[in-house]
Amino acid sequence: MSVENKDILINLLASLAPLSEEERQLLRNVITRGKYRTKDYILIEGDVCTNIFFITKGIARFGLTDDSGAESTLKFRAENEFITDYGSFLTNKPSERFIEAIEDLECLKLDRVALQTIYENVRYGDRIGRIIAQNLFLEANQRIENMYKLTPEERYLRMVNSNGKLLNRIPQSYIASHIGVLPQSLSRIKRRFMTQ
Amino acid sequence: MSVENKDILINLLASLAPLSEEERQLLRNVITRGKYRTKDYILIEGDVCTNIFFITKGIARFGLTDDSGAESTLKFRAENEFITDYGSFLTNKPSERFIEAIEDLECLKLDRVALQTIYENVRYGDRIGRIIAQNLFLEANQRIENMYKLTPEERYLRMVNSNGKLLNRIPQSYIASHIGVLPQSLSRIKRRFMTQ
DNA sequence: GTTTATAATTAACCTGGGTTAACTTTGGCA
DNA sequence: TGCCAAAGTTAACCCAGGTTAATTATAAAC
Repeated sequence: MSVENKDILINLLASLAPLSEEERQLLRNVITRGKYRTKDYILIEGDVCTNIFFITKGIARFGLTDDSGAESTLKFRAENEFITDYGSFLTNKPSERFIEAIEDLECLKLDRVALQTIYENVRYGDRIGRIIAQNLFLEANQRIENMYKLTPEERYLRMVNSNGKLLNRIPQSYIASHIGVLPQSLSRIKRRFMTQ
Repeated sequence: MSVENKDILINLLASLAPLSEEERQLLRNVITRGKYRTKDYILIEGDVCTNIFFITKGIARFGLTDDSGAESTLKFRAENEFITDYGSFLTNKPSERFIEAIEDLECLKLDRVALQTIYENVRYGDRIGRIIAQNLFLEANQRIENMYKLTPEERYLRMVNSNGKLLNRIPQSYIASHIGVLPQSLSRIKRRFMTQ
């Protein structure tokens, strides 16, 4: 993991609004790096989420646990994608979500101080922040759409059709918890397709 | 409805970041007003949502229709609250949501051009936009939490306990569609509480 | 390569909300 | 005041997914 990969993230930010060379250097200074192993939790429910993670290697799972202890997986994220509990990050309140490495992970990290530095010292910092917040809104919005308009069966089909390659790297039980059913029910759903 | 009530919205925006007197005047010029009657749709599915509405009087209902034609109510909004399909507004794509006036409505409106003007000409315009996007994210996030962690029964109880006064202004069938069941099922749920 | 824990599947039974349809209440208005 | 359409409730039946538990498959460990 070289220093250069910070530039992957910096270039992504620069695609949202202009960044000067000094501003890029400032970003290199506030971005930190992290390495985690499969099954590590990079965020645990009850802790405040203090980082926005940008994945450079591996897969992470973002989810929540309901009162009866059952887990739901809200999303999977892989290389060149962000993952964070942005709700907890923004409000500074304990997270009701967890983030688990389901493969060994390498990440770039922006913490709250880094973000504040960007908002105050980068000319278009607020614009970058606005666009990121907008994108996170759109993602949450899409999830709501998905929950209201699709059955578990349809969600499974969509998943198979869209993330084909990613699917092989993810255990069935997590896929089940992502489409909103128990592993037993996912087996039933799959069987329904085979026998017709 | 006097010009002065534009200042309610302007003051709200000024609470997010500093606004000069010239900037306030610019806002007065880009904010427009609208009046609608009960059962009017101020946004229809399939149309692009071109406005952010700020309600100064009345109640609106925000929802979607699934493939089978069943409506779900995602939220109710009343005086001094925003309502818009921010997803459609941001992407300029046809909305998959509707907004219905369930009482006579008076609104202030910001369209896409107005927002762009603010981002380009108001010193902290992007900051205001960032904070609004963040708040809309938090709201969507809360809804997801609610859907995963609560049963329809629990959602009903929460609604009764939190929006007590608003509840009397909203028909049962809309309340049912907000907690995610049919009116028949809401009747059953209410009965479960009475007989125990 | 055999053992052992873990993940995935299958089966039998249960339950909450959907579906359909009849009945009752409410509210607008003639 | 009475009529009628719309809203709300009740009831009988259905079904997808939950629950519990046994079985099979997979992968990790020795």
